[in-house]
Amino acid sequence: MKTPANAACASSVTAASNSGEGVVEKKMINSELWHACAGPLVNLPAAGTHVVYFPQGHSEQVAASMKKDVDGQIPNYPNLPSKLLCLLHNVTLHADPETDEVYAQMTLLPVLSNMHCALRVLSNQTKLLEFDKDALLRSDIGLKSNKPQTEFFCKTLTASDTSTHGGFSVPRRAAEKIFPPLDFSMQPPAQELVARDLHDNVWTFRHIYRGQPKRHLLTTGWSLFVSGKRLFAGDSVLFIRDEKQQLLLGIRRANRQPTNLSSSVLSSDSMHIGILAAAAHAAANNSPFTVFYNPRASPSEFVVPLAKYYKAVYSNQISLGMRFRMMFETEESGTRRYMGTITGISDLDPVRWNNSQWRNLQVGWDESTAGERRNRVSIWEIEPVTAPFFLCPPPFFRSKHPRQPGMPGTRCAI
Amino acid sequence: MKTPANAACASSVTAASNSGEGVVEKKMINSELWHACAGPLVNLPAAGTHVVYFPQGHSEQVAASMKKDVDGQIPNYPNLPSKLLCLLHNVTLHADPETDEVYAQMTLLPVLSNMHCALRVLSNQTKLLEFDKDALLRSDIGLKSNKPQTEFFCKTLTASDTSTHGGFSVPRRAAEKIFPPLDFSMQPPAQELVARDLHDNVWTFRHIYRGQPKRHLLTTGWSLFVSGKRLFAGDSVLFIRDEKQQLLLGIRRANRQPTNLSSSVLSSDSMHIGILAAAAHAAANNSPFTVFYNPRASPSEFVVPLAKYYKAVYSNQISLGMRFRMMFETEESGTRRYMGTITGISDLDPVRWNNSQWRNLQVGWDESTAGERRNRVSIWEIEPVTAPFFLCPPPFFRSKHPRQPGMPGTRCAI
DNA sequence: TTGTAGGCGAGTCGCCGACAA
DNA sequence: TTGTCGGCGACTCGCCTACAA
Repeated sequence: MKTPANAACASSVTAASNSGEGVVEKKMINSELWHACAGPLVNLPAAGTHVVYFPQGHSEQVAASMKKDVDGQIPNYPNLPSKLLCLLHNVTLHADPETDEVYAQMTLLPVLSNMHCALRVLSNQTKLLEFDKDALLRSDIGLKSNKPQTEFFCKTLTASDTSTHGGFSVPRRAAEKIFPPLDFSMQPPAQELVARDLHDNVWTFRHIYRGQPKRHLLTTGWSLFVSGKRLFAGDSVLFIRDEKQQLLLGIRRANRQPTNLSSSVLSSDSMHIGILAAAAHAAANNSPFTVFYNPRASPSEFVVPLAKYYKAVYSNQISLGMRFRMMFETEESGTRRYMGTITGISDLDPVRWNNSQWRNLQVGWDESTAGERRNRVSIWEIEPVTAPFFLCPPPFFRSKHPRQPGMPGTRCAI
Repeated sequence: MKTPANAACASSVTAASNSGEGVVEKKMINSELWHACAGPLVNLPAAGTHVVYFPQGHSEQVAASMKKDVDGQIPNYPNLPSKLLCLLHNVTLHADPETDEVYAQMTLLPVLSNMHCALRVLSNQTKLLEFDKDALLRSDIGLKSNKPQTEFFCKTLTASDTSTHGGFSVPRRAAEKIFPPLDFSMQPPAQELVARDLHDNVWTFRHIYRGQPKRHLLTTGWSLFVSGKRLFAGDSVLFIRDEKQQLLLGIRRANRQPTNLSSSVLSSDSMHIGILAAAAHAAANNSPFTVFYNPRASPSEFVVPLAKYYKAVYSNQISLGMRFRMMFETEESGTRRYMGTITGISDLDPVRWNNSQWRNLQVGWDESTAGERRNRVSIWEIEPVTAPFFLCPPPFFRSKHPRQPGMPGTRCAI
């Protein structure tokens, strides 16, 4: 196998019994690192739980990663409802070996043949079938529950960081929080850092504390990392330290146009039809089907935990003019809430996906300056601000975990 | 847009009215260059003609480009026959902007609702529906007909060609045939070459004739090309000169494992189902559908000109033990024929694709040394050697164009 | 606290024949 | 005829500090 010359990059997982060429080695992706790369808002449902699958949202993700709108030629699948109640049989984390893009593979098993009706019944609270309604309401929605908020930092690369002229300037706090402490009796203090990426490749850097004024720098090894990962100014790099005190690092690319070309393999239409047909076939036969969820390709969370969906539909009384808050990701991988108002309730695609609830809320945002926020959201994405009773934030959505310091979220404006 | 530093690469097609970001600029791919990159055996059917589409072969191509076998979970589409007679509405040439992989986009319009029956009738010669049987038989199969065999050369890159230590050693014949003549009064004779690739990017090279003994070399600019295209020893580069005396260049990568990762967008199953469902939907509605044909990803020519198909089925009396010849591509982009024997006739997949004719001939080859030739072919791929009448080659398949010099094909062994 | 730039050394790139296959 | 190598410039890479934002 040919690889570009890259001396500092070596796989630490050596296939003990590499029996044949066709065998794709199964690597276990580090979950913490995967989530760090995916961002603070991404929360995968757990295997073994029930989820609601939205083919419409799935189709949206494919359209986004191909940068091509559905052109309306996609046929209807009369037997495919707009949502499918499924048992999430399996979740596997992946990362593209070329781009390091993170994605998850989920195996879904439809549990009822006519889910559209079932879910309507469910949302009307008349009957919950085999599910325990109270249990669903009691259950933790699990915001951040599987992210023990390990030591973590993320920096957007500057022009200097990515130029061939020098190394990487480490933010002071980051170096002190994440890196092993330097021996300050040395002149200058320096050490060798060893970090692994999502593919378990090892990258080594010289970490040195020098300059006037003093600062932390990564020098030797850094440029190999930049060229190896094809990083540019605006992309981000992140370091975390896992429970074994091992250093892990990942990247997040700036929003560039979908790299996924126009796909020379399959036509856009075939892809969209494939999604629908695969789901329809699985639903008709009660057989499992597989989807890929690509959290950074589009904000299309098309596999929603049943508890989250049900709580939102059960609890939130939606009305025109209603105020709500919603989480967004900040530049430096934090979260903050923005306030908005519901300006309309309508199907996104009334013809093909009637009454689907997928992004059926039209919204306006208080701070228009930030500009590019979505003008359509789904009910389970928002936290209603119930007027006139002032709940901030609603106890329902209060996370069990301490709020990020410095986050302006605790101040609520009406 | 970010691009790796690559000074010698610049697009010459400037969008005259680049109205907006989402607009994908339509570039006209040079047909000669595309065919040179695709190889001597690739011959696309012409737009406006009738073709036979094999969903089974299409599925095979997808499996090959994903390096994953169909796992048998793909449902049957009872309404989708194993072959579909279509009008080829449109053919567009493309090249992957990242890898330069060539592929063709075809829009197919099914012309009969129950093609399986129709084609069976057709092959039984009882009725030809609206087609003129004699016209089909008379028509030129068109081997190489759209390739006016322009000045062309192709070289597999050596370790020296791709190392950073030096430039590119140009085969003497190639330089004399393709490049503009040097001014040999100079000491040493040298010139600047300008060549365009499939994307109309301009590459410039210093072409110099020096050394002892004298030889043609490309020096300055060459290493940028190698790194820009990510070429390695074993890959090939080819130059052609078009009718306007302009120099064009392309690449052909060595057979490496399918770069198309495991596709983080769509599951393998969804892709296969998508192919079938798209074709089935198009056939049921008499609406067009789109396929991508990727000639170098797999030898799966799943869109066959009707005339070619019909001639093969009508003319070739297939029997066990029958001798035949078949064209293969040689290392240096030439062609040669290999002899073989039919050892079996059976469906490749009797369950899902019964009686499909797709690669239903099991074959053995005379020269087993070359090893990795396919053990299953379709009837329209072979030239029968009718015994005891010795035809060499059968006049039926004799190309109108002069055979390549130095090709050993005219000598026939029984 | 940290982004950028000038200064410079060491190392690679890349142009040149020689030589042999 | 052409693939590889030793020789050797020249130039980029990359480590350092200075200086400002």
